[in-house]
Amino acid sequence: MASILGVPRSVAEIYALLYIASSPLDFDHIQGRLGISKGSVSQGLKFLRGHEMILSVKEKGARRERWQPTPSLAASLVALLRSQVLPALEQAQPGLQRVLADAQARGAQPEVIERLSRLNRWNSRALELAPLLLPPPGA
Amino acid sequence: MASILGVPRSVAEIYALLYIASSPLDFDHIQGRLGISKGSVSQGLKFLRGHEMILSVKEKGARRERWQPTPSLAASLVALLRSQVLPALEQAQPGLQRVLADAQARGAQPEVIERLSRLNRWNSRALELAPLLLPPPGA
DNA sequence: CTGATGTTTCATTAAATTTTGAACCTAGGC
DNA sequence: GCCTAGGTTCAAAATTTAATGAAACATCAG
Repeated sequence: MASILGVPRSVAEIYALLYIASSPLDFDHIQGRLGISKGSVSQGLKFLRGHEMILSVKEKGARRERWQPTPSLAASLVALLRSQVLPALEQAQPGLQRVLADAQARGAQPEVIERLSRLNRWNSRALELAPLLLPPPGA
Repeated sequence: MASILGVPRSVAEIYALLYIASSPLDFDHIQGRLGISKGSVSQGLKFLRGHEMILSVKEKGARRERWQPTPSLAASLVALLRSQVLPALEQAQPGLQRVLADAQARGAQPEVIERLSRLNRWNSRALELAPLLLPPPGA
């Protein structure tokens, strides 16, 4: 499952552990349960925090932070995918346009030009739709 | 782009090359254009063939095979995703059920049980829907 | 059958990714 | 101000994944 979403095993394990847990878990508990290093736990929590997949619950008078999953798994996954797909689409845009222009310039077969145009339109549409479907933090 | 779909760079490059090309390309042409080894080209073509993303055009009296992309890019991508996601869902099923059963058995908090049930339902529904949305070869 | 072309296989090598752990911050109690 | 629990950073080590290329295989022309 982890690999499909493109996150390291350890990150997925941390999330799964928090998701399954009966209550928020602290740093040491996570490390102990998964048997991984402090560095990995820290980085994993950082990643999950960054993607708003977990929340910390600070208890009054306690030093430690305790972590639990954000309410909506669906929202978390969408945010995660968004963060991977969008940059790729943006990066692809100029290259696609160049290739299409080249093909037109050198008078390629109509079928090829049609193929490239369609791909271009897809990419553009996806970029337009993205913000609507997957609102960035604050919408 | 390649990494999102979980295919090696070389495979993606081969597909892109064929997609952009004005006509079907043969083995040597692909190797020469991308500057990769024979082994990589062979493996890449095997993968793309296996996922029905490319077709070979055999010319009469010619020994070499020449390759071109299958007509629908959309269908290709869907097939590719299907082949990655479905097995994962199937594999997840038993584990999910076990975790849920455990939680119920030990009388976990209702909130936790609700969370796990929902995940379970999602997984089941996804498995049911998959064959309808993404028909396997021959439908 | 034989030789040559075209392709596949797979053990080895190389590259990319992940994990580790020790050094380093930081905030709060004393 | 100083000490310590709690956490972060990041270079190096370990692991995983992909690419290479030599040897094996297949197919066809002669």
